[in-house]
Amino acid sequence: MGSMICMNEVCRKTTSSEWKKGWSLKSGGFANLCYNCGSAFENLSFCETFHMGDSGWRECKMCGKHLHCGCIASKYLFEYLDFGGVGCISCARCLDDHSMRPMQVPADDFRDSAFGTNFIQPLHVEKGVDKTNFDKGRLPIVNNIMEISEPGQPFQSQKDENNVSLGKTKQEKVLPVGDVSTCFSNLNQQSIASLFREQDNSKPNQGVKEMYDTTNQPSLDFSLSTPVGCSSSGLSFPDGGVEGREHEKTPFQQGLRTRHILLKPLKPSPSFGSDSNKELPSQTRIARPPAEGRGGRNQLLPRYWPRITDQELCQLSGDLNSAIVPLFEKVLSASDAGRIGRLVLPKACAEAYFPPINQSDGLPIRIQDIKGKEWTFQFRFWPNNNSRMYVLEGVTPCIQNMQLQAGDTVTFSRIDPGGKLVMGFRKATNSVETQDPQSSHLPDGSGSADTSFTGLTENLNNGGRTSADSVHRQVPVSEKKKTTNIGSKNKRLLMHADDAMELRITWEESQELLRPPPTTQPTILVIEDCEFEAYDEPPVFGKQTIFTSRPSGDQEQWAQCDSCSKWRRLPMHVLLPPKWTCSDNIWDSNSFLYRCSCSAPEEIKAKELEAFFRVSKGHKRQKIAGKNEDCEPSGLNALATVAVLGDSISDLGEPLVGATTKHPRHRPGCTCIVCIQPPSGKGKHQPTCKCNACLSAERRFKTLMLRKKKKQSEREAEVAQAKDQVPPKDGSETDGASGAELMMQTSHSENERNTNGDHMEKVGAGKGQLDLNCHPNREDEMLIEAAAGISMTSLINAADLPLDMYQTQNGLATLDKCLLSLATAGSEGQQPDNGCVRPADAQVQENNGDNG
DNA sequence: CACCTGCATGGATCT
DNA sequence: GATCCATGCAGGTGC
Repeated sequence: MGSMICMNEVCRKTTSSEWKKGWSLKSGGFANLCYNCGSAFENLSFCETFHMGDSGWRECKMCGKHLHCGCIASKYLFEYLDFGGVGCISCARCLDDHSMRPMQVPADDFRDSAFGTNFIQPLHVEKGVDKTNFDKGRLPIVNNIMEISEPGQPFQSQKDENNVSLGKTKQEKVLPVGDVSTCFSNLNQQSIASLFREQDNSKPNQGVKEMYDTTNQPSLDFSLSTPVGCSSSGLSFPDGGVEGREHEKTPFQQGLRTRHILLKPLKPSPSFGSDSNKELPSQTRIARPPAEGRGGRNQLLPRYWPRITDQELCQLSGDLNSAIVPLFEKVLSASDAGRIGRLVLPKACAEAYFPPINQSDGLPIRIQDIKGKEWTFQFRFWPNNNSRMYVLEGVTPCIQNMQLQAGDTVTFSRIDPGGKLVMGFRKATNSVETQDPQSSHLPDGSGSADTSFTGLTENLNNGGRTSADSVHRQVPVSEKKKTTNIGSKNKRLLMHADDAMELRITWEESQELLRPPPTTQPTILVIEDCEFEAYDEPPVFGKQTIFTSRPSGDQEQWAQCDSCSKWRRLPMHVLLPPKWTCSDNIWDSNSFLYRCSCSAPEEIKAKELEAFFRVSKGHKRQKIAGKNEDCEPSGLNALATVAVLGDSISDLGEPLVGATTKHPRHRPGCTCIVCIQPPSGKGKHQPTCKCNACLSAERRFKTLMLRKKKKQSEREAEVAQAKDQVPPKDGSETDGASGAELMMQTSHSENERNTNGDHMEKVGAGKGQLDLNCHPNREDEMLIEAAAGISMTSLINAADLPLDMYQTQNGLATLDKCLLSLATAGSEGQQPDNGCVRPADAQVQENNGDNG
């Protein structure tokens, strides 16, 4: 750059490192701008516009140079200019900044800005800018956008409106910030981060705030109506200082503003062409009756800021010479994507970008999708709380055609010229998408960005037409998924059923990580000879470990070092904190192998590890596939199964996985409330203790016993009936179970379904889940029912086998004991001494065996 | 009985 | 506190 000097006569800084590329209003092109005041340096090198060169790279229309603007993150960010060509998005948009920027801003506004330390010059371009000072080519467009009915006063209408509205409410402020998210979606994280760093680390949103603050200026009247696509016009202000202000504010604004969103309702202009007039009513939005909205408040919430990339724009327009004006976007709710076919439009967006309607019936609106297909929707509203609720009706075919579902995003844009509304979409990057605007539309781009469109650039550069097909290629066509809500509190947290299942599994897995709170001593309860530890504080998460079982029967626990990723053997009883490294391996510190150090070799072979993981993965997959039918019991179900099956449970699990020391009958990974407890200490409650824990345990135990007794007697009666092949008698016991059903009722669960039909549905929903908040009185029912349902398959199979063979196959060493105990305890309604509960099928088997 | 329509409700969010 | 908006629901309509 050498010895250039700032053109701002007040600044006159010379160039050193304090310059940047940007749009120079004075020169009408890209320029080297003073970082001090933002004015252009003399000796400018102009590159007015860029177009797609033969090489696929952007070339300056004038000089043929490849576009490589010096501004941040501009290299790959271009936008199509209204008159054709491509402009640096980061630089060209500052033209909009110029037009949007208030002409008079206190210097205080920028004191915190990284570039505002020297900003001292209030500029004095009043809102009543003489239109003759504007570029001739631009003025007609401005006039079009402004009040047509007042051709002699192109800014009057808008000004009046703003004046009125500003007097009414601050909400009338029109915020040209919709571009932020748009731009940010184009930026990589690093660029964004750097931008914010440059601006103000302590106030990452300062720029936004400034924009909010500064946009409440009368001088915005004109600028806000600046039509899109005019950014590259040769707009020049008489005062060269204007541009200085523009670029001086922050690089954030300079680089990130965009013209993409119009936050002011635009009048349909002649420039939109006849098509526009056909589709849109001739009424001017500006002239919309106040009763339609709230005094013209059209400020869009960030969640509706369009985040359309230039690639999308290209895709939507399909024509480099047509400008796409992203209007807004919306994440589809379940209602929107549902069969009802009503897409709720954000009020501000509807009033800003859709034709005004005064009748509730609304108007038919034709919207083109990205495939070029035209859809007709009914744009209407409902009165709602002294306001309106705008909807697009009849969107179901379109939604289905686009294969959209709740969580996906639809974008509304307008093609200029023509004014045709275009409806694009963006599939959710993952299946879970909340409507939390803060998360999905973070200005730092951390939200779900337009990843569905990644790769479109490649198509562009390859000369390929980026069509909807390309979108679909990148977004696997997902099957119609039923959306479910997680949590009863927030129904807006939508997720698909599959994801809910995944979450459930993840939840189960998370149970494995639960550790008792380290700071509190548990209260020991003894239920059926099993010790339970009750904690007053919630559990904490610990590090996940895997359990293995050697052929010799030895069980081992393994944990992976967070530092070296090597697996270390641990004692079975060890519970690790969330972070664990070899150095924490105090149990192996005395070993000559020094496995308390990351330098020590791994003790377990990779193949063994793979085997362990395969088993684990397969187990997980099985759980997902089997869902609630044939899956292994977990959580309270596991506890129930254990209670019913006793030792046999260990034989139903994977052979490689041994038992934990936390609970002798449970497998590693068991997430039941018993297994997440550490080896218990001592200290039982007094028999007379009436604390909540004891009362709960007592109540649980009583209910358990009552139900056992009842079911046992029912089972015996039914088995007797089945044996005699007598149709079931009417009565409440069988609750209308058919004879065929009774023949099949060799399982406890089936019987349970009949006796507790309606209840089973509810329980089924919670099967496999550990709900620590469930009602105790319901919990014990779930225990029985869940256990019966889960073990049904295996037990039905077992029922076909002779008892001794069943025992042999399953290694039920204690079954004899169980049966023996139940033989006596069952008649007395007592719990067997050994805590082993006879499974229903075992009894059936017993009977069958007797019959045999 | 299923579906549609219009409105009401209440949680979420904004001012 | 105001407002938005997702969604539920009652009443209407048609099969």
